[in-house]
Amino acid sequence: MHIDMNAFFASVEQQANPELRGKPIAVIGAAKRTVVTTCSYEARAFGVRTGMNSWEAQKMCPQLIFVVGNNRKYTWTSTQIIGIMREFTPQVEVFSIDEAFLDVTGSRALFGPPEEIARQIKQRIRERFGLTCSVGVAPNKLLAKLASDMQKPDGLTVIRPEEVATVLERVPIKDLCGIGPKLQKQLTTLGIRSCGDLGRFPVPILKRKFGVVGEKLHYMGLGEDDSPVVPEEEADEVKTVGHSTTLDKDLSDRGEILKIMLQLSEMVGRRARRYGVAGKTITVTVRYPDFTTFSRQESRASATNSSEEIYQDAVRILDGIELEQPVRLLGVRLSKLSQQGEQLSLLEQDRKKALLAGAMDQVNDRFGEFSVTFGTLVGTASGAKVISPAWRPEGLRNVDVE
DNA sequence: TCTGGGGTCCTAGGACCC
DNA sequence: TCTGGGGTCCTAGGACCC
Repeated sequence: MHIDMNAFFASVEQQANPELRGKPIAVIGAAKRTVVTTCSYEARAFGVRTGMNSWEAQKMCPQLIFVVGNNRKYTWTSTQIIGIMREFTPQVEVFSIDEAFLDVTGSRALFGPPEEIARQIKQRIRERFGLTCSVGVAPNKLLAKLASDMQKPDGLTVIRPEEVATVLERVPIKDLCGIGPKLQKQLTTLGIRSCGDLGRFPVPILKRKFGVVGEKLHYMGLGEDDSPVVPEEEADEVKTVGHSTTLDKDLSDRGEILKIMLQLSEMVGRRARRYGVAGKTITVTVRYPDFTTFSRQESRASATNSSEEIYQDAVRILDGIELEQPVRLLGVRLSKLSQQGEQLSLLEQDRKKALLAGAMDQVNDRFGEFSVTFGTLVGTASGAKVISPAWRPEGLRNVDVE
């Protein structure tokens, strides 16, 4: 079963404020250069879409109401909704803040057939939060996700095993999760338009053209998918931790750029410490005003999650880059992560640093991001960032929502 | 008055080792 | 007296997801 909340952020806002109900609204970020994160169905009727910048959206729909997103509200609601799902099965894979897969194979004896379970979940979510969702029920995740997309909003679509081939025959390949614009274009060139076409297409040619993805594409075309529903306890550890930000204005001044770098390094370090991980590779991402985007990374001898060390490395990487244009976006990412623990140095200096970082983290957890920070960052407005539905609840806890 | 931010996975080329 | 072949790791970029 795949459950997809309908226009999640926008619907939460409309529930919280009755004035917004039945009206075209768009949830955006607080930053200057922001985009539409989610919009209500009323706004979609005007052509407003996720990813549009505010004036584009306003042009499509002059009476559009902009609402600055409130991360805490969405995280809280999401956690509650996941709780409802867990009343029916522990096998819940949280795919994003507004989507989840459920394996209800073992729940039938207790709760009845999957459609019945879907109805009950929908009803509870509606009763408790006034929110609707679209549910897909199918033999596997690929098809359940496809099915949940077929009826919006407030849908319930079942694809039974015996219907798979018939249903897929006419489904365009771009509707499959995993086939984006580029793959769609390349496949179309081969004369492949529907999943039916894809399933019939000679596998050797797919393999030659797309490598390992080719074989997977074949099975996707047939509607076959054996990937399991993975509940959080069984999920892999996080592999990278990063933050990036589009600056209010393009920057050329090294000092100003470094200030942002320190801020990003601190956010990355904090999150790594919270996760209990440390990383060996630091990556700096730069975007120019013309949208050229590139990254440079360096690996260090020992893993770190110290904001200062991340910052020092990031600065060294940045100094190795000959900037050709002002900077539009900056990013800092930590990867090659390992679970922190015994490998932590016990040298007195490091211990002191770790204690200080821990104390700062506690204050910031309690009073909000950057309540306590490095001297150079005092007075730097952090500003609420746009938040994406893709942010998982555990990641969302780390976002400043003041 | 242009175009967010968080991830995962895959590929390709080069360094390095045996 | 003219250049193997296997492997791993690292870096950079890109597709894709929300």
